[in-house]
Amino acid sequence: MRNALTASLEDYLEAIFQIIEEKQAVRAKDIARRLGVSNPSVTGALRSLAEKELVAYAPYDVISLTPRGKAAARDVVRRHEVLRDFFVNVLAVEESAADEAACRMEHSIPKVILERFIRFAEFVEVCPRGGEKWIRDFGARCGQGATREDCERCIESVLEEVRHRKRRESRKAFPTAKLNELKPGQKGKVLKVNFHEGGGRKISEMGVSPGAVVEIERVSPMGEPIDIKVKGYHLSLRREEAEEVEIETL
Amino acid sequence: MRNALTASLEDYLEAIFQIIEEKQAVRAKDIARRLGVSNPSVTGALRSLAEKELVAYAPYDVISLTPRGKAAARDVVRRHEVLRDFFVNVLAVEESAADEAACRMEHSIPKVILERFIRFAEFVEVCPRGGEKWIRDFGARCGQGATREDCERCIESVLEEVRHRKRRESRKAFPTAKLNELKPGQKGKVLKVNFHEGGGRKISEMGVSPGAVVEIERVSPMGEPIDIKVKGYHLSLRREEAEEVEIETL
DNA sequence: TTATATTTTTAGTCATACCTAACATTTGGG
DNA sequence: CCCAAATGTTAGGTATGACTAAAAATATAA
Repeated sequence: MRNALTASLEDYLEAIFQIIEEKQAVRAKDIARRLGVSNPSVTGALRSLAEKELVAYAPYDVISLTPRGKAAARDVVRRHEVLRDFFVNVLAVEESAADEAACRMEHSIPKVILERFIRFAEFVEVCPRGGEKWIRDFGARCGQGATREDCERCIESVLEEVRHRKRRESRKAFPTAKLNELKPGQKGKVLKVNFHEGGGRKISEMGVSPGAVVEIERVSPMGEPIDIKVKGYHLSLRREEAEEVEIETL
Repeated sequence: MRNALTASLEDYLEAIFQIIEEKQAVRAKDIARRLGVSNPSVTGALRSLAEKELVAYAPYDVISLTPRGKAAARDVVRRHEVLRDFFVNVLAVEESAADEAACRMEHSIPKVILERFIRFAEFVEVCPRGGEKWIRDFGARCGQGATREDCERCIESVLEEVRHRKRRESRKAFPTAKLNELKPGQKGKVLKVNFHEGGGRKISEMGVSPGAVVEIERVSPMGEPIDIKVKGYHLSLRREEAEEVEIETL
């Protein structure tokens, strides 16, 4: 496959992508500083990447990502974020340690495993037996083994949760909403995506499909676009699209 | 740190370790075949490893691991196994895919994350809200998102489990046993380690401490030694030692 | 025990990916 | 508009880790 990127080149790609997001122009120096390498190393890497048509580059010229390069970079970033989120949200690892680990592991994780990490994190959030509280439980005592009391406390909390859910269900099935009605930071599970005019099709392909867990990241002042995260991807939706997505809030 | 082993050298070390376990003598050819490299590459790697005093090696001589080399190899193997077990037991990944992924990721996983994987797998097994059934639930529908019915079924099963546990508890707290009374394949949680004559100390250091989950791998015909797995380590205990470990069976 | 086959090593290449030192280009202040 | 300072590139070196081809050592079979 032509896509035989080395770990090193992936790092360069990721750095370029992130610098573009932060400022406008990408300078070799910025890349060098971010990756902790010398300037000539950057030049060399840029040449390799240009050869593979992932960056547009000519000596002394501005640096930019080609469409293919941007896609490859996004893929690296996604791997990084999925790993980091899993470590933080599921394994209760401290933020900076999680980020560092993700940095090291992002190059070697196969697709199958990555998708499973995402699925599992969703499962934990969505399943009545999991949930945030459960993970916090894990976090609280991940230093030492569980004691008898922990177990009892745990059972109590499940019972309580189940009762709570039963009550909610008897009243009004699930609290549902349209995706565009959620506030930043809120999470929800996709129940249904109505698509009439070709638009719905696309967002399904990006991961917004029934069962998926979405998180609202940012809503622009005008209520559009709406930035969300789903399955490790960052998406930006028009209100028009968001209105067609039915959500069960978590 | 002097322990700056490259991924490649770790692979060689691991291969040597495994070949030693399988047959008596390690030959360069076996290593080459297992790793899919040429013979001269093996010679080169052996020289590197000998320089670092991890293998005892001289041209045309027999190959063996030094104590430090054996420890390093065991560490690599442990990382591999912890990853593979996590992928299979928690993420419900298919055996061979899990193994392949572990092979690739074993070199880049930091210690913190590794220990968390172990802890989390234990947590899932031990916690009343997790358990094998829960993981099977995840495995069964990891292809698609959870449906309403899944959730309801899930709640039922928690309730049932909780009732079951309550009943057990009211009768007789927990079913306990000595470690030496368990059969191969059985798992349990360590409740207590009694140590009088210096022996108990050592096994605690190896990971057999309250809260840890142990699994019996093999019991020799004479009832001794008892091979167990705990926290990703493989240990071999004398009956004398196993008798001092109190277990809650799972 | 000698001849052949197998295994292992040496020698020499190549590619990646880093480095330092020196040269080239661009940019901004006077 | 010209000259430093900053930035970027080339040239040349090192280490790793793989390879092929050929030589050396060991093992095996007649």
